[in-house]
Amino acid sequence: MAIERKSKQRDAIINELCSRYDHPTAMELYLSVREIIPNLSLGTLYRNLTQLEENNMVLRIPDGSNDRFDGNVNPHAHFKCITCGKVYDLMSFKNDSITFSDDIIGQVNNYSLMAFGHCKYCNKIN
Amino acid sequence: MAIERKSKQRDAIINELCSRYDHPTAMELYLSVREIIPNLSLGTLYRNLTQLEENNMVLRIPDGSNDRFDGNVNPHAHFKCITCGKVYDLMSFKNDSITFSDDIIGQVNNYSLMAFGHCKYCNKIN
DNA sequence: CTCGTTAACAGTAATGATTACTATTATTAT
DNA sequence: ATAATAATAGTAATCATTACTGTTAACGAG
Repeated sequence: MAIERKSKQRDAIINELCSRYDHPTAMELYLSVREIIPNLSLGTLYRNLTQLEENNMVLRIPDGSNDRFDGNVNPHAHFKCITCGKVYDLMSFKNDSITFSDDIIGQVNNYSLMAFGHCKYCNKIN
Repeated sequence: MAIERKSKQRDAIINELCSRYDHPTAMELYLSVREIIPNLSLGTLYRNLTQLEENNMVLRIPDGSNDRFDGNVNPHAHFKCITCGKVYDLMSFKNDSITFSDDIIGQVNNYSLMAFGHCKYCNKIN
């Protein structure tokens, strides 16, 4: 669904998301934006996150039933601490090289790589 | 939590999961195993999946609030069709080389790579 | 083999993130 | 200014997963 009109709520959501680097969950983001717009509705937050994702203005980081969100829309890898649950950037792009920071953040025990696209065998609109 | 006793239910779950390659969700797996153990409890399925994952006998493929499960515990990449929702194996390992099959399954539009481990900055037991 | 301990189970209730719904507000084109 | 309707606030509903409780069955000791 395309974005057709401006709204203070959406502006505040994007602004908050782009000014932090900790990959907040919907609820964490909600509590932050609430400090600027005290009567922000949780439904509004979710609707905007979905809409912004569809318009490539926000990146969704799948994380069970607690997805995280990132203002950096360039697809990049993440590291999740099994113990505390925090999510860090795993790779950084500088100049033309990719820097892995797994030895800085912590030991990587496991990973999950999921690619998204449209399959050939799909009988739905494709 | 360690597995201490055998159970017919757990055996049936593992057996079903290892005999198919379509990365079923908990519910899909539940319906299949039900055909063998008609009064299998959904709670039992979830408990066993978690336990089997902890004991590296089953791989959990994060997928929103509909995680998928795989009897192949060797970490490997997956491809999810945005249209139909099916999940395929993206990479296959043969001899010493990794074969990417994105051009066979479909076009990759985006990806999500999440690594798991223990971070340095974590103040919980580590 | 029988018994006792308790892991594992079936069935049901509770939880919690997300989505849907409805009446109201506010953006934007005319 | 006004009309059309996108976007919102607040609330209710949904749905996958987890927690709870009484019962069953695996298995080690006698």
